[in-house]
Amino acid sequence: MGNIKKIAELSGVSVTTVSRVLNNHPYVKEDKRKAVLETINKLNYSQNLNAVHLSRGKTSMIGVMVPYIAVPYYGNLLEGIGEAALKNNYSINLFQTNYDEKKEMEALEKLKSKQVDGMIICSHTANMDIIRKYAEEHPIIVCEKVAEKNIAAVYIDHYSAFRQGIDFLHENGYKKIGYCVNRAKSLNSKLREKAFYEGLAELGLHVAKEWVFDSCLTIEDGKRVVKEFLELEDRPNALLVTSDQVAAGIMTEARRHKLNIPEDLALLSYDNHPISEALELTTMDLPIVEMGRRSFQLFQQLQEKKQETPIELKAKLVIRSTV
Amino acid sequence: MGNIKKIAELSGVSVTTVSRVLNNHPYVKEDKRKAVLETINKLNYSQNLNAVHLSRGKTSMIGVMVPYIAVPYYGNLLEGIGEAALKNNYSINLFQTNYDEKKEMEALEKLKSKQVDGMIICSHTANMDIIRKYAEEHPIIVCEKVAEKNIAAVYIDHYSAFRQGIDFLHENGYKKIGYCVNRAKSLNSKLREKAFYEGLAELGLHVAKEWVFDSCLTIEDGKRVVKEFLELEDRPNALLVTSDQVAAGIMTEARRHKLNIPEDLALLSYDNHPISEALELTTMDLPIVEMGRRSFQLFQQLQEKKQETPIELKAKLVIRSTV
DNA sequence: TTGTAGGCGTTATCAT
DNA sequence: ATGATAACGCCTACAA
Repeated sequence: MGNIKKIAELSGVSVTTVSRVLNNHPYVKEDKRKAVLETINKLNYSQNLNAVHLSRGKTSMIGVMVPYIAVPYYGNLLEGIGEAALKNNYSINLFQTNYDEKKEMEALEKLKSKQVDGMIICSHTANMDIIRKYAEEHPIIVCEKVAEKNIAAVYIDHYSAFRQGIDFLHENGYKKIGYCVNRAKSLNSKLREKAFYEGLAELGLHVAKEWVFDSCLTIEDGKRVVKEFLELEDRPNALLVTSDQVAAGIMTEARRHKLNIPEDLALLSYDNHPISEALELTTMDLPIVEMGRRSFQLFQQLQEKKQETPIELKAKLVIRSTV
Repeated sequence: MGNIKKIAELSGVSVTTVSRVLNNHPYVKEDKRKAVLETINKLNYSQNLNAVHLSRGKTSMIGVMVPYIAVPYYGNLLEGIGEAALKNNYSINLFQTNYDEKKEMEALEKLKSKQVDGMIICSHTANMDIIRKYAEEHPIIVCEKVAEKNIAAVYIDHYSAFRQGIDFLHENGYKKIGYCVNRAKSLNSKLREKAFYEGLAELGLHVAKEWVFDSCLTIEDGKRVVKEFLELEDRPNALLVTSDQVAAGIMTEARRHKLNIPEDLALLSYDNHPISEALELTTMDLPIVEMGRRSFQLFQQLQEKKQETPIELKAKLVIRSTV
C-alpha cells in the first residue's frame, strides 16, 4: 500500500506531483505522470480518504436519516437518493433512527463532526427548531412541507393529493369517509388532516372523529384498523389510507371477517408500490424515488448557493378495484 | 466550533488533556475535566471525525453492498445490519450496485481507501477471486455459502430449505414441480438448483427444463413467468418461488388469466415478508433480519480474531393457502 | 512545469 | 496526572 510520499520517492518526483496526477490536475508532464501511475499500480496504492477528507474539509458523503429502513416508502426514497448520489460520486451514510430522538441527534451531530457534507431527513420526530439550528450551518434537506423559508425541502403535495382522493371517493358515491394516518404529529399528516376536514366540509359530508385512525404504518396496523372499525356503531364506508402496507393489512383482516371490499368498505391508498398492483388496490401514485433524486440534487445546489426554493411533487390517481 | 487546540488554550490545559477527556481516559483530575467540558460546551465544539479517523487508522463505518435498496429482501437485511451496527457505535456506508461490477469494485476500493473498516456483501456479481483478494487484507462478510474456508460467511441454508419445500409439495400430492430462481449464476441459486434436481430425483419425480424460470426478482418477473407458463404444452402444477415479490406477481397475472391457485398452480414461496400474509401465500420464512445482525457480529469478530467459522441459518415453513 | 513547506485536527509516545 | 511533540496522509499556497 504505502502512502503518497513513498510513491513520490519511487517515481522520482515530489509529493505534489503525485497529488496532481491523483487529482487529474493539469501541469504535469506526460512522462512523469506515467511514472507515477506505474508505481501506483506496482504498489497497489490507494489514497487514504480520511486524509483527503481532513485536508479538503469535506467528505463526499451525504447522510440520510430514516426511521425504518425496511419500510418500502423509505426504501424507495433511498433508492432515488442513492442513484443521484452515485452519479455525483457521493456515497451514502445511512442512519436508522426508529424515531428515537436521541438517535436523530446523533445523526445530526455527524454534520458538525464533518463525517457528512449534508443530511437528507426523510422523516423525523425531533423538533423543527433543532433541525433549523443545524440547517444554519450545514446543508439539510427535509422531505416535508415546512413553513420556514430558510430550510430546504422536497415534498409531495399531500394536501392536494388528499383532496383529490376525497373528491374521487365522493364522485363514486361514498359519503361516509374516514382515513388512516401515519403519525398524527408529522407535518405531512397535519396537511392531510387539514385537507380531510376542509374537503369534507366543502362537499358537505359528515365528519366523525372515530373514523380517523392514527399511527398506521405497517400491515399490522392495518389489521388493527379493521378491528377498531368493527367495533364502531356507525361505520365509514370508505377509507383514505396513507400507505399501501396499511391497506394490505386492512384487506387481509377484512377478508378474515368476511368484509367485502369495496362493497362494505372502499379503500383508496397512497404509494402505488408494486404490492398495490398485486392486491388490485386503487391508489394514488406517489413519486417517491423521484423525491429521493430531487433531494440529492437540492442538496448539491444548497452547497453552492446557500438558499433554495422548495420543490413540490404531485401525486397521481391509479384506479384499480378497491373503490 | 474551533478545534482541540483552542479548547486546550481556553481551558488552560494541553491538547493531550482535552483529548483525554474527549475519549474518557482515566488520569485527568476532576477540576480540569470540568473546565474542559465547560469550554467544549461554550464553544459548541465537536470533534472532527476525519482527523480522528486518520489518526486512529479506522472509521467505525461499515460498508454494505446491495444490488438494489428498494427490494424488500435487502431492505430487511439492511435493517438487521443497521440495528447491530448502531448498538456498536458503527455507522453504515451504503453502496447500491445494480449488479454492475464496476460499481462493486468502487465499493470494495473503499476498503483500501480506509473509508470503511469492513464490508458486508449482501449479493454480488463480481467473481469470488476478486472478493477473496480484498478479503485477505480487510474484513469482508458474504451472505452466501462459499466454498472457500478463508472467507467469512453468514447464510441461509437454501439447500435444505428447498428440499423441505419439495417434500412439502410432494406430500400435498403435487408431482409436476418447477421453480423460479433469482439469478441462476449466484451461489445461492446454484444450491437451490442442486436441491431441486436431487430432491426430485429422490422422490422419483419428473424433471423438466422448461419448468425452471430464471431471473426472477420483481413482481414484473412474476407476471412474465405466468405468460411463459401459459405457453407451455406440458405445465407444472406447482412452483417453488424464491421470493414473495415474484409470487405476488404470479398471483396477480394468474388472476387475470383465470388461473386458480392452488388448483391450477400451487405456489410455495420464500421470504415470508408481510406481503405474503396479505396474499395468504404459503411460504418459507427466511430469517433475513437475523442474517443482517449476524453479519455485523461476524464482522466484529473478524476484526479481532482474523478467522471465523461460517454461520448457517435455517428456514421455516409457514402454511397458508397457496399450496 | 515542479518542488518545498506548512496546515488540516487528532491520537499516541515518551518524558516529567 | 500532565504536557511536548511526532506521527497519521494528503492538499495547497508559494516559490522557483
